Amino acid sequence: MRKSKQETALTRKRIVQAAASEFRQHGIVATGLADLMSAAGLTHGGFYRHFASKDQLVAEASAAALATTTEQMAAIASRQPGQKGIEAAVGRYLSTAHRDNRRDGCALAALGSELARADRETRNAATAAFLKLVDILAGQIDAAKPEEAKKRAMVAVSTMIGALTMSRIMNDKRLSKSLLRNAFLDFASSLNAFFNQLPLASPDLPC
Amino acid sequence: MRKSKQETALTRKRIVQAAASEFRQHGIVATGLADLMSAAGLTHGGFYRHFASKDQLVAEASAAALATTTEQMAAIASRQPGQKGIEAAVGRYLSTAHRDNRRDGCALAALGSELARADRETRNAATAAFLKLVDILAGQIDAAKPEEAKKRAMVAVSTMIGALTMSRIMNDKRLSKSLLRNAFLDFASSLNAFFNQLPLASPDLPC
DNA sequence: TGTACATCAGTGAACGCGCGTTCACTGATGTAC
DNA sequence: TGTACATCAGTGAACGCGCGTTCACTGATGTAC
Repeated sequence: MRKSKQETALTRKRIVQAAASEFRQHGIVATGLADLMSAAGLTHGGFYRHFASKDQLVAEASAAALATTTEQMAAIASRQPGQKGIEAAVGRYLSTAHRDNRRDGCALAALGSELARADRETRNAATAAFLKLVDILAGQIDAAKPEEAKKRAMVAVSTMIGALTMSRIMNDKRLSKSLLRNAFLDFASSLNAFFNQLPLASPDLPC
Repeated sequence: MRKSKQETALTRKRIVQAAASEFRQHGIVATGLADLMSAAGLTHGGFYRHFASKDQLVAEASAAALATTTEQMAAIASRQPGQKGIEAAVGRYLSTAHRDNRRDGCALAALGSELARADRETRNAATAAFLKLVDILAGQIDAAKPEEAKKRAMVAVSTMIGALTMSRIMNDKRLSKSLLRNAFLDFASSLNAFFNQLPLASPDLPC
């Protein structure tokens, strides 16, 4: 039953993609290897021909899921120049369609609190994806101060992740939708001030 | 070995508090009943004298954890009037001390993505706590439009949850700290505009 | 108030089950001559 | 190019383990008279 090198590589990708979906749908700890191997059309015994451990798959699947999200966001943003493109990307992120499709959505929102307990490699992948999203937003603004734009974008991406997470917790669909809408409107209405003017004030610092 | 009613009630509270801490520290799915019963100084067999299922404990422990957070935030905010009190509460939430103390911190950040998969009662408790935090922020501002203040506060609390979650994912402590600081400064610098002026603009709506 | 009995909080063993991981086996693929 | 053999992807059974839950048992508490 040995498979060709080409087929083996495809099988491996299939497992990673299945894991990326299953983890986002059901959570990392709650998803068993047997579940996701059968989601990839295989039996669980073959898992260790491709990966050394579940943790290794978690890292690869998280990275793969996050790459999809950053690529989609970059594609949407680049479809229109400057502010319009950014609004389109953020609007997509904060949509009810994204909220209702955990399987294919942003892993930072779908797995956030579990990623905080994951191993070093997984957390590095998550951090890199966060910074990629920040650069997508900040990079499309010709701000006078790019450092300032980046700071603003870090906060904006945090808002997106927090709002999407909370919108999925809420049982009340109307409340959930209004949270997404408020987050988007807040972002859109302050976008100009966000990136073009206003230096950060410095009141009592935390930490 | 029967215990008095008073002692039984105390034991029950002890289990709920131990669960509230253990869940926030290690996650809901990853925490076993035997773990948290021994954290409460008991053996696992006695669990079902107090609760019908793990899910019931999850709901009660989540509500208890969230109540502690909302009470602390309300207390800090009310110590100083208006904007100053709110800044103190948000500064505390976005502190490295909070980031490094998952056990006693906000469950919306510690368990966010797991809460989105929890049962109805747990999610209702989480939603109520979110709205409580929103009211704490919005309620201490004498805005011309309280509805507008509430919308702004919903976004602010989402930012807090997202930023705290991301700060815990990051391996780089400097980056983690700067994210918390940026989120706080952004909030503080826009607090006036946030609650007192600016109606929401309406560009392309998401959803 | 004192006695007799029912209740039940907590213990520790046991239930079936699914977990991550290992392994003997199969047979097609890859490689060496 | 053809043959002989080593490799190894995938299967399915099995490993020990910890999970949530159940249960017989103990003995102090609560209750009824």
